[in-house]
Amino acid sequence: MQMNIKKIAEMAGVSVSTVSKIMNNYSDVSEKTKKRVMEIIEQTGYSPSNSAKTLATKKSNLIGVIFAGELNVEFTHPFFVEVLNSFKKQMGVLGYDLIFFSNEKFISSGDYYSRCLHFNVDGCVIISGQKMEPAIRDLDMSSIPCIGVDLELRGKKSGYVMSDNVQIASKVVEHFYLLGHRELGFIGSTADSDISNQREAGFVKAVESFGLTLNRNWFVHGDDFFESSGYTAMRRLLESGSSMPKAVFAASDLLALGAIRALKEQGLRIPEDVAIIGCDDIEACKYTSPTLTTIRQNKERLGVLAAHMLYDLINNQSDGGSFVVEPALIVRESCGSRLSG
Amino acid sequence: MQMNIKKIAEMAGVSVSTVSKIMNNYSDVSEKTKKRVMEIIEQTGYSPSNSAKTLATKKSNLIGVIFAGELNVEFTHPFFVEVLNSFKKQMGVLGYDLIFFSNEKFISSGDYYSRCLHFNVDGCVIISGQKMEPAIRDLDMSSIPCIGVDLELRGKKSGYVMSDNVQIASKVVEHFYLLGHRELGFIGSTADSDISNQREAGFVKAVESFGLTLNRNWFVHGDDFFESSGYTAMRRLLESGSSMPKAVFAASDLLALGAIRALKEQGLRIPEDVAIIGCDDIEACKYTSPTLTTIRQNKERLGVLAAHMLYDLINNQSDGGSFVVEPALIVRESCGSRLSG
DNA sequence: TCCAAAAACGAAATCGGTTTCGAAAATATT
DNA sequence: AATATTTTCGAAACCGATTTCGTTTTTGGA
Repeated sequence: MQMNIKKIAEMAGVSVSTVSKIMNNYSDVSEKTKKRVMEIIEQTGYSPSNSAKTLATKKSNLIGVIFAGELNVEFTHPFFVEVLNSFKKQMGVLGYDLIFFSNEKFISSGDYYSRCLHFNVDGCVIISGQKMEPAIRDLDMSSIPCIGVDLELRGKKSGYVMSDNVQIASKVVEHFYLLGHRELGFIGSTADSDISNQREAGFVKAVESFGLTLNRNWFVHGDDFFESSGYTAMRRLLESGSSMPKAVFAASDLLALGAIRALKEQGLRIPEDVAIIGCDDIEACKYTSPTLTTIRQNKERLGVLAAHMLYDLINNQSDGGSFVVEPALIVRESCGSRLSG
Repeated sequence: MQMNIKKIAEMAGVSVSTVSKIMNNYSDVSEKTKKRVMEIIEQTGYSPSNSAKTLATKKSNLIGVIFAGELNVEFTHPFFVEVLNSFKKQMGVLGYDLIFFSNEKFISSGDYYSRCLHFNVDGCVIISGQKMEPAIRDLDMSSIPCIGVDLELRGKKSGYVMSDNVQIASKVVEHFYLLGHRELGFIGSTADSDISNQREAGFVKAVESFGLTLNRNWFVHGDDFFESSGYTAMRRLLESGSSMPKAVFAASDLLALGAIRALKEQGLRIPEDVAIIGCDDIEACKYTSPTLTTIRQNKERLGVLAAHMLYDLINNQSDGGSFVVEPALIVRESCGSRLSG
């Protein structure tokens, strides 16, 4: 039977105040009555209504999860999904559950701030990788604690986590350089993506710092971070009539996979004709042919950091800030080796 | 500024009842005052508190999402993630948001029913692929509308969606047969998994119906549906000293991928030495080497069906039941062809 | 112009909790 | 035993909405 605090109080012969105090371990209730009431609570499996509790306390123990941007980066992108998985687990340990806002237009799409108020979330995490949009900025500037994943939030109750994209790019270029490659290309996502832009900028910087010459013809872009974008981008490069780079850095593993498909289709061999490095280190890297050399983002750590930062923000033990985590080169087959390449 | 119904009422010079009626389009309020109030609502961006609303109406517009079972089938399994993605999208269209219960032990783990009451969800979806456990049964037997994904819920307010696992197996066997294979093996998940068991049973039945002989040595099992399980299962078969099957059906694509890794490691060629068919048709099938022949489950349709069934259950327009969707053979490279094989 | 009927509005109870503050009970002090 | 102090408990206001039902206002008809 559906229980509520009043029924528990009646069954125990105490007032609702007393039951409430027991549930929230106040000190002004005797051990004797506490035990009696607890037994009844156990028997009945009573769990206080979160709505009522939220209404009274203004704390919901709920964290809002927002997939921002037009890109269909919902549960489909392996990188974000893994970060989210780690985040969820950690947030659970900290005592919070997650609520996912649906993005459907008819719900005054994009008005994230009012949706946070509507659900009274204690904080939220925004998953993006795209440029800032107005709806996000409103949230960022509000007093609701927010953590961006791959999104630079700078509000007074905000913070963010991401990998060091400049370092990602420089590790790539260094690896290519050591393997003897001098003609380097880049495949990025849309110009709306901060992440892609940062990797591109880092790539350019690294190429120059190694004294190599840049060939802008070897820079191509897709519409998102997915496989088909990598494919079409590479096709465009192939059909451009320009010469081909000997090594290509793709801003995501899926982009790399798509590029490889286009290359193979053209009869080119990986890594003999073109070497490829991806980014993220998603699971699939291990199963592809060739297996994909990539830069690993520490997804588990990103999720845990996001959770702890958010927790601290919610409990006023922090003023936000950011964590940038170290990437790591994972060498597999798609670049060959000095000897073979 | 944080708004509430009382402030809106004051600003508009009406009572809170009137504001509420407007928000819920009652007919007993004049056009004139409706317009005046609506303007203020728009200006202030007021959105009624879901907690208060839930408390008053007993409807939260929230759907609980439960990943059941010990297996770590959270956001990590590509198949479930894709079904979930489609489900979320459809549920959003129907006006619901999703809440994910954290599974952490300390929150009286597994007591899904009381957590549903706690959050006052209107319904929930249970994602599993494992055998029924007591905590799930409690929920199934309750009056809370539930839909199982790959989990046969039979309560009076429950239903489920899944693919036709017998048909999946028979399509596999038929394909193998037509390619000339007579010695067939199977890689499944743990014995706890209903799904795996159904595919195995269907496989056995199909093998027999084609008049082939069963070799139980060629049946191996992992602990879950993931890649590493497929790898260790296949290693066990390899090291068993028994002869090898010419063709293997794996109960998931990831299991198939793991098996292929073990096979390759042993110097065996796919499909020349061993043909493989997976199940699910996850994205990665397209990128592997060889690309993976598999049985496609219509994940988008499964998600949409689950959403609609749940919606009907919530609105008393249905008494549950089940939908079993048709699988489809997707031919890629991992089986070769009649001519080459 | 007057009255009946219909339309528009609002007071108040309610949902299930929390929290303050005063009263009652238990214990300690003299 | 009387009083002071400390513990324990509960009444009641409150959180922000919904909904019933009675009252007021408007409209329409004669």
